[in-house]
Amino acid sequence: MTTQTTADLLRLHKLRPTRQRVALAALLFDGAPRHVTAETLHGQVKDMGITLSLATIYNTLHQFTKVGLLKEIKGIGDATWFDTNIDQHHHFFDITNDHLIDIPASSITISNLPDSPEGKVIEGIDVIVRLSDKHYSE
Amino acid sequence: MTTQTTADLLRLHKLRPTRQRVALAALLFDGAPRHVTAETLHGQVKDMGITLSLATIYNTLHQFTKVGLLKEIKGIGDATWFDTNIDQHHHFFDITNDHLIDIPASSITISNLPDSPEGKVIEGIDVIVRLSDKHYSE
DNA sequence: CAATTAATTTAAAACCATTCTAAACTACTT
DNA sequence: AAGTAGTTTAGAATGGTTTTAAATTAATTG
Ligand SMILES: [Mn+2]
Ligand SMILES: [Mn+2]
Ligand SMILES: [Zn+2]
Ligand SMILES: [Zn+2]
Repeated sequence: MTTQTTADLLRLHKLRPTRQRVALAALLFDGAPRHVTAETLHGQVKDMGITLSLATIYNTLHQFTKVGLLKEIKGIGDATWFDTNIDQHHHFFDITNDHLIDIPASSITISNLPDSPEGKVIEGIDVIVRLSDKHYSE
Repeated sequence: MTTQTTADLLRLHKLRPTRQRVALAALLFDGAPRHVTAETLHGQVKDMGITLSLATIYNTLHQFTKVGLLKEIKGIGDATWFDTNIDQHHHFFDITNDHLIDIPASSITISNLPDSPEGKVIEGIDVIVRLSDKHYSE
C-alpha cells in the first residue's frame, strides 16, 4: 500500500514536501497530461481553495523542471508553459483559446535538413502546429 | 534609371518616406537576408550615427510587417524577431549567440501528423532547430 | 520534545520587452 | 504659405517573470 505518494515523489527528488509543493504536485501529477502556465496553475490552485503566492508557483515550476518532473516550453503564446509530458514531443497550439495538444515525436519526420554550421550540434527540434477555427464561407 | 529606391519602396506600400523609415528600410532591405529584433536594429542604426526612438523602431517593424515587407517570428529567445525573408520557411536557432539561420520550407517534410481537432484548421507550422556548440570530450 | 539550522515562502520591488499616451513635429495637399 | 493628417517621441504603463530580504516552516540534533 502506497501512502503519502505525493510527498514521497517530492522527497525522491530531494524536495521538501511543503504544503505548497504537495498541493502543486498533487494537482500536476494526477496522471492526466497537463500544460500549464504560472497563471493558469495559480488559478487552478485558487479554485481548490488553496492560496499560495505567484512567486512560489514560479519557484516550484522551475524546481520541478530542474529535477525532471516537468518540461519547460517557451515560445508559445506570451507566457512560459510547463508540460507534464517530459518525453520529446511536439504540439498543436490552438490560437483561439491558447490550448496545447501533444503530438508524439514519432508523428513527425524531418528530412533533408541542411547541415548544421561547423562546430554546432542539434540540441533539439521544436515543432508547433498552429490551429485556428475553420470558417465556413459560401 | 532608378532614383530614390528606398523612398519609392515605402510609397509603394503607402508609407510616407520619413527620415526614420527610409533609414530603417535602407538598412533592412539591402538584399541580404536579415533577422532583427527591435533592440538589435536599434543598435545597428545607432552605429550608423542615426538616432531614433525605440517606439519608432517598434512602430516601423510592425508597419513593415503589415504591408508584407517583413515577417514576424515569435517564440525565439526572449524577444520578437523580424525577418526579411517573407517566404514560408523554418530556422536554426543558435542558442549560444542568439543567431538565426534560414531553413527552406522544402527542406522539411512532416508526415503522419494527427488529425486536427474537429472544426480546427492548420494555420501554419513552425519548426525551430536549436543549435549549441559541439563539445569535444575525450 | 525543545532548540537550532537550513530551506522555503512571501509581499513587494525590480526587471525587461513591449505598448500606450498625448504632445511635438513633419510630410503631403491645397 | 496654411491646413491637416500622419508620424515621431519621451515617458508612463503593462504584463510576465525574477529578485530581495524578511517571516515562516521543515528537518535535524540533543
Ligand atoms: Mn524524475
Ligand atoms: Mn510587398
Ligand atoms: Zn506537451
Ligand atoms: Zn528567416
